[in-house]
Amino acid sequence: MPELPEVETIACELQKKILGAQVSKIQIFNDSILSSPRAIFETRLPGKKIEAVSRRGKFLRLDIEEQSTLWIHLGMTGQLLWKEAGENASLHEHVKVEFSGRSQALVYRDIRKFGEIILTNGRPESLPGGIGRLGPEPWDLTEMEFVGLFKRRTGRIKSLLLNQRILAGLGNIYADESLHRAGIDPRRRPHRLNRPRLAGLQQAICGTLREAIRHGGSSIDDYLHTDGGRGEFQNFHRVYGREGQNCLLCGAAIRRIVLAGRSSFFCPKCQK
DNA sequence: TTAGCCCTGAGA
DNA sequence: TCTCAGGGCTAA
Repeated sequence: MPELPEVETIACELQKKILGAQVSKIQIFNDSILSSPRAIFETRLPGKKIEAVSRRGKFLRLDIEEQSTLWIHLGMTGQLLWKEAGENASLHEHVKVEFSGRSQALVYRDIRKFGEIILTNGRPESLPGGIGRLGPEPWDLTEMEFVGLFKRRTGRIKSLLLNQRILAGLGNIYADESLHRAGIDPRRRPHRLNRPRLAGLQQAICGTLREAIRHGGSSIDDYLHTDGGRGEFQNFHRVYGREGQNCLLCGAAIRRIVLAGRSSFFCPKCQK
């Protein structure tokens, strides 16, 4: 499931491949993942160059010539893959973008169709809420700002970390991994945590995300690099998906509970 | 704050 | 055949 490190990895790969490339053709096989009518994509993209590739939270951002921006959210199972342009679309492939002078096309594939492809016109007020209301990236905050973001919140820390309006980029895996590294129980309420512990959480989040990016993200079920390769960070997970196994720090059995409708994995001994 | 919805495949 | 996984949103 693509969270910040997975999207960052894809953005880096795409930067090498399509920066400056000109879209020659877009084929849409399934409208349901588009934010606006397909005709808008079909008329506004062909002939335009990709001017920048970046990431914001879990969104991939492609800046297109003449002030359009294409935002891609991979949802749970979204993939961006390179395929030969002439190849027929196979199951779950919803969009194919071809580029001038390139034999390979960029294909958006998404089994569960939780992802979304959004085209905006570059004006900030045109951003849909999901993007416009994103919170800051974890490393763009000073320690004081990070602490200020959480110190008055009374909800459970795990649920708050998943809220993209507070902090952008964390999903279920990296929220659990960061809380373990910070030694904080996912059920804790941040207004009862002192400043050093909250500051430690920011360090843990940034450290976890950077380490995951170095390993090309986590491939659990469906996440793949654009060349089809897998990320490696799943081999370094300390708690996620490890219910009943020993904590790598203290040996206690990892527990699984449900918070905000999501599985939460934690070590009952290391995380207080 | 929680349950439900969207969706599909995997596993029981 | 049923249940579960979950990102982001909505409704109660």
